[in-house]
Amino acid sequence: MPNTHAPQVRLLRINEVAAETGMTTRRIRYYEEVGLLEPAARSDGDYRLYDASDLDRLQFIRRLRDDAGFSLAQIGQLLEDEAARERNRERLSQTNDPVERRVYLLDAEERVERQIALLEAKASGLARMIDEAQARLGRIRGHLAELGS
Amino acid sequence: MPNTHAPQVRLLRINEVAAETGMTTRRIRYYEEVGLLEPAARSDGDYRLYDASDLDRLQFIRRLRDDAGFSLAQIGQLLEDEAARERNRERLSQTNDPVERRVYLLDAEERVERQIALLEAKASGLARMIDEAQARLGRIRGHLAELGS
DNA sequence: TACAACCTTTACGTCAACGTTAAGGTTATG
DNA sequence: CATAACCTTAACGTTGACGTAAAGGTTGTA
Repeated sequence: MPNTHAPQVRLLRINEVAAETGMTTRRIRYYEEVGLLEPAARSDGDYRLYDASDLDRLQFIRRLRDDAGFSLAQIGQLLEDEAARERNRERLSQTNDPVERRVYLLDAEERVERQIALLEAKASGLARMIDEAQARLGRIRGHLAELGS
Repeated sequence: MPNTHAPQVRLLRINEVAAETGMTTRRIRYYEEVGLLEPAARSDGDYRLYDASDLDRLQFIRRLRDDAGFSLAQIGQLLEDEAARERNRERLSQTNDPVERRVYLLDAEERVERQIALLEAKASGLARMIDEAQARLGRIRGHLAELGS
């Protein structure tokens, strides 16, 4: 019989999370303030405690912001309540009612499909800009060639 | 002998530019304030007057912001003094000193190459995110398949 | 030339996304 | 159990990217 009380995974305090992610503590708390990330737990003295999935989520948020250029509000839409759902989904994968599992999986599928659609829209806009820049580069090189080697 | 005094192209006032680009006049003036765009000319009464290349530049700025998610400061770096250089380059293409033309073309080439490099960095970040999302989608569909049809 | 419709600069307001104290409670170690 | 190092909430400050008036000059048409 496994231990059901003690936490078997190491939980990180906010400063450690900041060190790992390169974010500031203020920023991490702010993301919580606007509903992007709830810490996995709190200590007795109310310290925030984060698990590995929280770290993943933070990195994901960072890349949605930096690579894709989404606002925090948009990121909130993209992530929705994914964390809560994931926890639910874990619980439901313990229970083996296939009907319930199916409901949650279909929901997850839809959400990820929407994410991909949004990302691909961004990507195609970028691709068009790259094409145009390359066309300009081609014209410039054409003019250079006209001048002889 | 061509007319060298009168402007042969139609210049637009700021409100017309706003209508064409879907931006506000305030925003266009703000872009000037931060050095992103100087109007082609001013009227006697100091009205801003824009030409077609100004319109292009504004659309380009918009897409750097919306599609690529660059800040106005980054866009300033990307564009640098491209407008001034373009005007110089036009003058220099009237003069047919190949040495001077070569200098300006090489400079333009370098600038566009830098633009492309930056855009491609963004694009590859996005592509990686899309790949990851698709991997997640695959896993979800795998679980669904396990549940039977 | 009178007037509406447009323009100018100047300046203050706003919202997102944090940074920066301030005042005090918590944890781990000697 | 004392103390440094960490944490908490609360609140105000800042920067970028504009929005929104205010006070007055310019353009074009009747």
